[in-house]
Amino acid sequence: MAADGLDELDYGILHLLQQNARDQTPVDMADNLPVSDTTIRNRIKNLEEQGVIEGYVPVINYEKAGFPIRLQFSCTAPTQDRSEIAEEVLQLPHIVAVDEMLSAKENIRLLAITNTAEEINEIASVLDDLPLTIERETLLRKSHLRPFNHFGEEVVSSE
Amino acid sequence: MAADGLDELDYGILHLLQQNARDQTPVDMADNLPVSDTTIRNRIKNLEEQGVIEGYVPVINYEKAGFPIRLQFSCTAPTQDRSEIAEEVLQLPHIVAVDEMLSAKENIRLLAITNTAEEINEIASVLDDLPLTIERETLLRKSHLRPFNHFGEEVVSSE
DNA sequence: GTTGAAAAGAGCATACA
DNA sequence: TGTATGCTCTTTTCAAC
Repeated sequence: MAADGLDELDYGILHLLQQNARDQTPVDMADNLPVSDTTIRNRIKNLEEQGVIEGYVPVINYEKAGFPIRLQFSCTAPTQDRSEIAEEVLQLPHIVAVDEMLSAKENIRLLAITNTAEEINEIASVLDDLPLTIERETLLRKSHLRPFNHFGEEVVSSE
Repeated sequence: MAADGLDELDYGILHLLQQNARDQTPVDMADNLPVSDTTIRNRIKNLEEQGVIEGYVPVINYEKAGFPIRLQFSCTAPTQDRSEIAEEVLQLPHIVAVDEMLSAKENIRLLAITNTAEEINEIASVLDDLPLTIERETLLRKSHLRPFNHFGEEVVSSE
């Protein structure tokens, strides 16, 4: 219940979940961690309740899912409205991720996915209706993820 | 087995997995989709084998996990070595994500997480050892995710 | 491609040490 | 935190539509 301070075991659990968060049960994880499955269950529950783990999502290959075009927009919004606008943007079609940045310019970065080049213009035009300025557009080629892999490796046994 | 063409059911499944990829069984999903749990199991297996679903990961709140500083670097690498360098960067400590962009400049964007301001310099210095130029650094304030939520909503019943 | 059923197996919650 | 029990559920397989 302590609000803070994850220990090595917590990091080890996150490390394992990172590799497969769906098909790996506490019993499975207990094979690679020096504690029992009950403890792992308790720890995961705590991590979820503390908000360290916000949820579990599939890693989707948008290309193979039928959306080969991934476009990143760098936008500038008035600083005081940034969060509000970010939330609005997230509700738009084709938008799958929005980052708020702590900078004066280009403080909102968003990722849009489409399957036709025509839709790019539609997206841009919808964005223009919001109080933000599109500074740049860049095509995303490939995305790599390795969240937290460097943490908790010491506790995990067999790899 | 068909290499291409997801249908509404596939999108519906992705949609549900997006909401909770860990604690939702095919039996649970069958409550919200017009097919049996067996079919859902088959579809998920196919999506995994086709590579549409690349894996399952926890959504981690880095701030609450003890890494309040999230720094995004925009870097430029020689175009022909971009992919190779991106892979190398991903192996570095503190780096949790790397994007390859289809642009001449700032074609590699990476996200680093730390808990102390001092480590920022270390990270930058390690990056400088690689054949890339750091163009910009920006602090990340907040990250929003909504992957695929707009697709497959029609098939999902109770929401 | 989808469904339903039966059997086997496994995880989960609980309580207690 | 660990161990043990019983309950519940999913998964698997297979045959049929």
